[in-house]
Amino acid sequence: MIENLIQYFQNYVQLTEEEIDYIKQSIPVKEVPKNEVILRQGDVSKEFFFTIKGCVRLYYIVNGEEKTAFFYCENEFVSSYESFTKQLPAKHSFECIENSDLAVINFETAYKLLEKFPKFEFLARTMMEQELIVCQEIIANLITLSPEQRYLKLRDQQPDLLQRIPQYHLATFLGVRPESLSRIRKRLIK
Amino acid sequence: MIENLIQYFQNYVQLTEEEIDYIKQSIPVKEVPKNEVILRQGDVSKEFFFTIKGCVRLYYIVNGEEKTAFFYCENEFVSSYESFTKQLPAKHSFECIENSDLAVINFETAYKLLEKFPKFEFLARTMMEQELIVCQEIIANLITLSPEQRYLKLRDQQPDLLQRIPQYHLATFLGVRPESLSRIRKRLIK
DNA sequence: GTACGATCTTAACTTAAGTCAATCATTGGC
DNA sequence: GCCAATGATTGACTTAAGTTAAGATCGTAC
Repeated sequence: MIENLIQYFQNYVQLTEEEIDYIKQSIPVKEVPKNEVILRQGDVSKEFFFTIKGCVRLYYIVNGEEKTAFFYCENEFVSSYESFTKQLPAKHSFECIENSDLAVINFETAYKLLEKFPKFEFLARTMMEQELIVCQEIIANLITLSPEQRYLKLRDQQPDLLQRIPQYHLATFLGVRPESLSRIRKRLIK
Repeated sequence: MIENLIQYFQNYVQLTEEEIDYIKQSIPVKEVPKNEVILRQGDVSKEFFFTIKGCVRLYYIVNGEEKTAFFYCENEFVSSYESFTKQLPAKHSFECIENSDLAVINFETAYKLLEKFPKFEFLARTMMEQELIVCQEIIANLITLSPEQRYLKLRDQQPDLLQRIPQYHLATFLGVRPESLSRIRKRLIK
């Protein structure tokens, strides 16, 4: 299980036996059931995650409504960077929307890794670069596309998500309510 | 002028004389006139910038229309991370919307700094953390607020931008056309 | 001061999403 | 198999932004 994470790291740098051992003993893998919230908006993030199996949803709660910003599937880091790095209350929540296996990297482990093995400074930067690119992609999508165009793009580029994720979550991800997504789909059938 | 950048770095780490000298001789400051495009969508980013004076606009061109994602004012890094780090065509453009003084960090300089002074690895990560937080803030704004609410928030939190930036740019930043921003403002007067 | 261009506002009309409520479909538990 | 709960669709109506086009306002060069 944790091998996925090690493999992921090895895509960027060669790890020594010592480093691999350290990862294996300091980063546990947790089974998280569907619908469990792993970070609640307003709480301080004490850990971040790497998805080995399953799917995590990032969402904001606004006036009692949930608005989805992103879905993280296999082999992605799930982290509330601001909350984690500055130990401030998180502005969003994370919820597993499938039964998931997550590697859990807590605050102490993260900083010990950075301290003990300077190589992780590079990995941390690379992770963050990836995340930044994802964020910029989300922004570009929100700014340049209509909800209908966002749906078409998602259908093109990640058709698996359309199968995997209930429509009411997809709707808020596309920036509309479920009724509107239903209408968009109807419009497109013609 | 370049002192602004050095000062900015010193907020995070102590720099040696050698490092400061190196920065001074390898990072030039360029005067850029209003309306000049410093990175064109589709080109590969060869450099990134630090704003010493002025204002840079990040925008996408969609069907001939410009959609603004962000304004960078004094003491902020302006970078197309994906294009710069992966040397891919940029998905957006940068334009100075005021006469600006920009520190210019080119590809070679950036990597030489990282190589020569490991400390910059930490600075690069910190810069990226900042940028990531900015991105997440933009996403949160786009997802959780209506155009009218975004206008109110901007008026509250950065009233200077409302003075500094022409309304037709503010409009696309808020996600509406200029006519709609005009109507929003009218609605709010009552 | 005038004239021009750029910016901002206004109006009439269109389009699409939000809202509310009812109904239909699917699924899991028993 | 049946029921309840959850999720998806549909309809009628409201609301706000887009579109197009016409004017008002402002600033600047001459």
